[in-house]
Amino acid sequence: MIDIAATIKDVAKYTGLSIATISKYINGGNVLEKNKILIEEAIKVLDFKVNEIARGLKTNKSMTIGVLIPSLENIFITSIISHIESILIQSGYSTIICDCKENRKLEQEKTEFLLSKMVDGIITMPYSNNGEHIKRVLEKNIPVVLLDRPLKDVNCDVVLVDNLNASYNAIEQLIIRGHKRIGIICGSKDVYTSQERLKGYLRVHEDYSIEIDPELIKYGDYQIDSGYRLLNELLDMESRPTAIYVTNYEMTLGAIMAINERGVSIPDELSIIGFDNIQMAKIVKPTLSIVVQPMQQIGETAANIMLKRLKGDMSNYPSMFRLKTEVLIRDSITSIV
Amino acid sequence: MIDIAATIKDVAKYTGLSIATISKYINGGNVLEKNKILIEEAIKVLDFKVNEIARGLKTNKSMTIGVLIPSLENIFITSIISHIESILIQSGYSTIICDCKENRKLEQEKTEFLLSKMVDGIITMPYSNNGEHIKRVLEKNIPVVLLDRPLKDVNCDVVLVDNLNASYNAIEQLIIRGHKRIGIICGSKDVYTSQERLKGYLRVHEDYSIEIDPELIKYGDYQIDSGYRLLNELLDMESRPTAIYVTNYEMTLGAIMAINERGVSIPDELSIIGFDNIQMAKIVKPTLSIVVQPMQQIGETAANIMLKRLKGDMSNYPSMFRLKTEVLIRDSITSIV
DNA sequence: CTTCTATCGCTAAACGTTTCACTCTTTAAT
DNA sequence: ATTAAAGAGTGAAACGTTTAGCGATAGAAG
Repeated sequence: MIDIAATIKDVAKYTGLSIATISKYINGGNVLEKNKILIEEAIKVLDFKVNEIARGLKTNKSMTIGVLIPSLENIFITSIISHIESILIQSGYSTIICDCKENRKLEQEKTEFLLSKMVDGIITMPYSNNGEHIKRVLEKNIPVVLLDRPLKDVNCDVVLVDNLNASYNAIEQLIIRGHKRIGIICGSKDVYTSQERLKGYLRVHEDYSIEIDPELIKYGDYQIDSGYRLLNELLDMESRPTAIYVTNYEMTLGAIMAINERGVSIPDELSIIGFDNIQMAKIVKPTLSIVVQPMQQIGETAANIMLKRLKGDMSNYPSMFRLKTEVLIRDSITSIV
Repeated sequence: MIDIAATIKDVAKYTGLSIATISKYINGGNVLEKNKILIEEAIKVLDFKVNEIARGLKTNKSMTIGVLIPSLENIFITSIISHIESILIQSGYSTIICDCKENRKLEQEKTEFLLSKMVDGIITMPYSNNGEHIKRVLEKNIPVVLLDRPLKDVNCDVVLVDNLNASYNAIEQLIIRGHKRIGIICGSKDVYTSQERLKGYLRVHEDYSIEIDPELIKYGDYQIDSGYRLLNELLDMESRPTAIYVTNYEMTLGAIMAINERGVSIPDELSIIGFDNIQMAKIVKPTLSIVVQPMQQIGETAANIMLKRLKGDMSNYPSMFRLKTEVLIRDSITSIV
């Protein structure tokens, strides 16, 4: 019906009031009751909507948060994003999502892109270990929230899970069932979450005074193939582990693939604990025991701390939220004699 | 180093040229070689970046595309989005992603939200069958590209796959292997892709003059549970099907869960063809035959037609791109005697 | 009847661009 | 030599808001 969007000017004209008064009303200022009614009528009739761009120019806010992640084809990440978006939109913020496709150069470029889009803040799951691109953002006084892992020398809010105790608790479940030779398929040595997950493995062994065979510790790269390959390596050992712990979702997929191919009987021949993704765990037979990360809580926490910073509340800066994981015990592990 | 962002004014001051000249240079106009060098120097020294918001106010463009989808926790969708984003960013567009969480009211609200954010276009995989929210967008002359399914009474570009022939080809593979009683697990009757996939099933039966037992056609809702439940229903029939075709990813998951639980031997007791998600198909033992949709092509096609419309090129409007699927035959189907 | 204090509304400047219309050079064509 | 055309630069208005700062009105207090 209306060709060109109505502006605040049109509302002013319609009501006979000045632009400033309309603006005041829009932004919650006091106007006379009769004018209020008049303005509301005008807004309805003219289908007036605030032009967020013009407002942004004036207020120096874009009401936009950049979300920079290593991959969009990863349910752990997209689930978190979904929850972030739910919270932010309630406060009128939109989220610009940038996927750096696990590429440092792209990560750098997309950071610049987000800056050029004048985002009010950035929530990112860093890919690079080097936080230079983030430092540039912080220098401009744009708040940043880090997801999943901290960054050396970068001082800002972080939301992550207690990876160390996640592993500790998972492995503990195996130990109390009598397992002594437990294999672990880690991610790359230089990835934070991978290091933490290994630490938990080491610590629980120590606490139960179980000797560690370094041969049982395998390093992959968080990709399907390495899960597949390393599970095979572990099973090809002369002295096989009786249980294996796989430390992320993709490698868990690969490990299951290998197990299926070899026809290994779970849990009789081998106990196994995987990571993340509940759907997966349910369809595998027997049902898979897994470490579950609280995606919703991660997303909501990150969004809320960002909103707090955007309001200028810098209390407890920088904060680190270390959320708890859950170990779901199902049929894929058993006690050994 | 620099506190407050440099503006075009600062560049003008630094170079002694006028604002208009700087603007001209930025936008690719001709300036004298010596001025060009001078401006470039100024831009570098002052770390000047165009303020996209101010530019947007003037040009009436936000250089932002809204992407509205039913769920972010769905790899089929996020994979498409990832490819859309890759293309759009190359032309300077950012993508605002809104997830309506399979909720009509939210879909409506988020459409309004995107409009209020002044997006230059919207790419959406509609959830509601009713296209009213989209009509409102088109009325404002904002281009829309529909993903995955058309909308009745909505006249705009659409990118989808040839669901009908996807099913046709999949079922044909079963028929030429001698199957005559083939079960199909469909989505809801009122969902476009579901209808098309069923049509392919019906047509290939007709072409091969195979009678259709209506009992073999089961309607679910594209969720895991219905795949699980309906597969059980099919196997509980007195006269079981010898093959089953499951028409989306989630229901395929559910179906596999049921098969594992019942200990049905694949493909000896039952041949099965699933849908989408290559990863899944590889880890299931035996490897699963699936219909694969070309996610990358879908995303790229959608992004490119959007860019074309944004440039004002309305040739062949509205266009419908019906992309081809692939049937991957693996170990989960066999010939029957 | 002043004076004070709220309350409400208005004028005008500002945000950082783009772009129109114009001037002034320079080069090319006759 | 004259004219035309093209090239380069400029001033100023405009995009749609927000927001100081000021003025007007009116009721309360003295």
